Amino acid sequence: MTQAAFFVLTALADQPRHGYGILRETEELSDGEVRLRVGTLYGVLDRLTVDGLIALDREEVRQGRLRRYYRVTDEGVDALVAEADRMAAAAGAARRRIAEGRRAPGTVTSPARGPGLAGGLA
Amino acid sequence: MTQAAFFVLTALADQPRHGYGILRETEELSDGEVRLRVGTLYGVLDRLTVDGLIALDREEVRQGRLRRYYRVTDEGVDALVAEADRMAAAAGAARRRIAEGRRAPGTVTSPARGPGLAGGLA
DNA sequence: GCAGGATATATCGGCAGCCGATATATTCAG
DNA sequence: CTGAATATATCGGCTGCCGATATATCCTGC
Repeated sequence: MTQAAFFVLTALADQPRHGYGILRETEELSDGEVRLRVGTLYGVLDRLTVDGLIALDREEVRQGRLRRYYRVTDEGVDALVAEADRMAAAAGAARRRIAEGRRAPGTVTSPARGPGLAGGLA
Repeated sequence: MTQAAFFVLTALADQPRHGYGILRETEELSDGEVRLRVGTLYGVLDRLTVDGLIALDREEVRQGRLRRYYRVTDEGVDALVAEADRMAAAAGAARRRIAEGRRAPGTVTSPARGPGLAGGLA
């Protein structure tokens, strides 16, 4: 799963939203760090729909503008959970390896015991 | 950062390795889930080198075969830490939102806006 | 001796997918 | 009336992953 698809699924995880709302919600929930582009969104929406991970929920007309709401399917929730698990596992593995590398920088590994700071695992 | 670049950095985080070793190490540390492709590796290695996140460590000839070892730079470690943080935060955000969606499935969400998820990405 | 697999490097073309630019249309603020 | 926000959608370009391919050595099995 691509990062863009992951964030779209995350934005839809709690409730149905329309395209533009997904854009704003993604930026908000990531505290401004992640900004989905308009040019990216509709391609992702199409692909996720074809894959059955999201579905068209309803269409509304608010103040003369069309809003097309999407929702995650059960399959989409499963896929998002699995992806979140993979990401958390990968992040944890990276952190552990960094800790291992810092234990003996530029030297052959030694049994030198650290100051009990090891953990740090998410 | 792409996923492939992330895994290459992770594989190099504890000690210098050569290309083929990175391939095997990535598969091993991910418990067989992630398998970097040969065709992907050298492009990633070139890009990471240009970006200054890894550097050529040394070259060895073992049993008639050349081994080109790479190591992460300080900048590469920083980038990997930052990426691991982003991934862990994104995974956490996804899990929280899934929990919120399941709290009231198929129902209109409560107006409770606010610090609930303000934590967002770390 | 030789075929096949593991080790080890590298390149290339095809294809998927992200992004910036662009288009269209309405509402509201200045 | 101009610009920004809201809201949809498309398209060309570029980046980057992947499968296939090439080259070369060593070891195992037959």
